[in-house]
Amino acid sequence: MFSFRPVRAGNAFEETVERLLQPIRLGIVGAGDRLPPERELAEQLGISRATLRSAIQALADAGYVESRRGRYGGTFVNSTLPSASTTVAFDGAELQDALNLRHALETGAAELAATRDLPQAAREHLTDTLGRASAADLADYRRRDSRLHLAIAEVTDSASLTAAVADARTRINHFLDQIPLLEPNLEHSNAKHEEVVEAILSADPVAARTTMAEHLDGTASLLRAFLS
Amino acid sequence: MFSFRPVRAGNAFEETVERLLQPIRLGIVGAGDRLPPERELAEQLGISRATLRSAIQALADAGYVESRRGRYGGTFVNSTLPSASTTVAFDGAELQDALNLRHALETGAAELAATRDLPQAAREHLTDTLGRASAADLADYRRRDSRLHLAIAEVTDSASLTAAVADARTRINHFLDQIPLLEPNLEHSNAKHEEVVEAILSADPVAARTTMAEHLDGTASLLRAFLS
DNA sequence: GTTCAAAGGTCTACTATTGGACCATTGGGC
DNA sequence: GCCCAATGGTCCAATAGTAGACCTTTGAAC
Repeated sequence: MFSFRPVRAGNAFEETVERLLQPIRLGIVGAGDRLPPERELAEQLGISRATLRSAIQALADAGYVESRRGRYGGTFVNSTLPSASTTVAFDGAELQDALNLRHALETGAAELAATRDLPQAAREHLTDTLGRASAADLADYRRRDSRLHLAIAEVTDSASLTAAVADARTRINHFLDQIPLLEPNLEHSNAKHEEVVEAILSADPVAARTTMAEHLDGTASLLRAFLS
Repeated sequence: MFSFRPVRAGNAFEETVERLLQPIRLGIVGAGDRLPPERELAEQLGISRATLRSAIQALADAGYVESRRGRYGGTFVNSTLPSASTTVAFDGAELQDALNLRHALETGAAELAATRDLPQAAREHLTDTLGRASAADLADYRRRDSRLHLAIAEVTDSASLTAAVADARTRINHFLDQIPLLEPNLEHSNAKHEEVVEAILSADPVAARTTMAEHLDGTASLLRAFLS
């Protein structure tokens, strides 16, 4: 009749760890960046400071962050991040599901971004992030790529669409982490990225959508090829 | 830098109430339908039976459901549902955000549904649900309309896309509940519904997407007109 | 070099949630 | 008419999470 999804994906601690990890994995916060003060962050996340602290402690143990006391102290992202993820059992249906959701959200975001009359700051944000992605070497590529895809969602100025894109991307990244990154793919991606951003900046929703769709289909094929 | 969304939307009790209400509001369960047994439902929802029972009790107090003991007992949806929602403070940005997300998800779902080679059961599910929506009177319309939109997502056979569409729809329904339902709108919706389903059944992704987009834009205009 | 505001670190009492055992009711099947 | 399996109803001990007060460290400003 109706599948009742779980109310909670895990306990508060686990969910908090995931939430904190997201901007690190998506390349939104980089080496040396400081997280908001614990009291503030706990409030944003809607959890108690105690729970937040356990989560931060776990991230510190895993080598993602380091905390320093005192005024001008805080919790800082480490420069050398632990390499991700032990290989997980592969689930074809789960991959296809993640790809489907991602396709809907990201083509939708690209189209919407191209229909808006973007403020100068948004245009610069896009070209900046595009530039950084093109200039990335293999080690940095995945994070900067994520960052660019997220930037496209951000300029739609639609909070929940952006959040959904971030979540979908996080899910896809689990799969991407398990396949090799090759130079030719990277160049091809860069070309597509440029095309998409150009379409958005020149307010061409159809081109933005179709180019993004092509780009995503490319990645989807790669993933299916490597993981099937 | 990054907006950390809340880890929890409320306490387990509140979230459970919302979760249980969703299929009732979306017209997925109707008068007389029985919810799964508490032990099973608690497991599906990932919460303890005690918490589930508080939520069920709250729904019973509000008149949504009734529980009966004994074998062949259970918790049943009442035939006369309480009328929804005290008017809430209106937030234009929140409405636009909900509309944006919905647009991306539902046009994406329609397109994807039309690219799949649908099994007979799915085709029947669509035509059935379409028929019920067309036949609905004003009192039933919103629920059957929701049901149809959800059915389109369901035939994509993509669990998380379907879940996201259900959530987005639930959000939109909060707004729809605050505007009048008029006969002409209803007829126009029915026409669009038929067109969308036809496009999906004849495997025409472009038509499915664009027709769905037109339909959603119509509803969006109505909402903005009434609520601005 | 003293001060002090802002940050992380610790503790405690309270509440929510869990998990599991056990009780009570019901109606269909024998 | 009795049995009994399936269902909701109750209770309790253990754990997770919250709210808030208080302690400690730090470095910039004076």
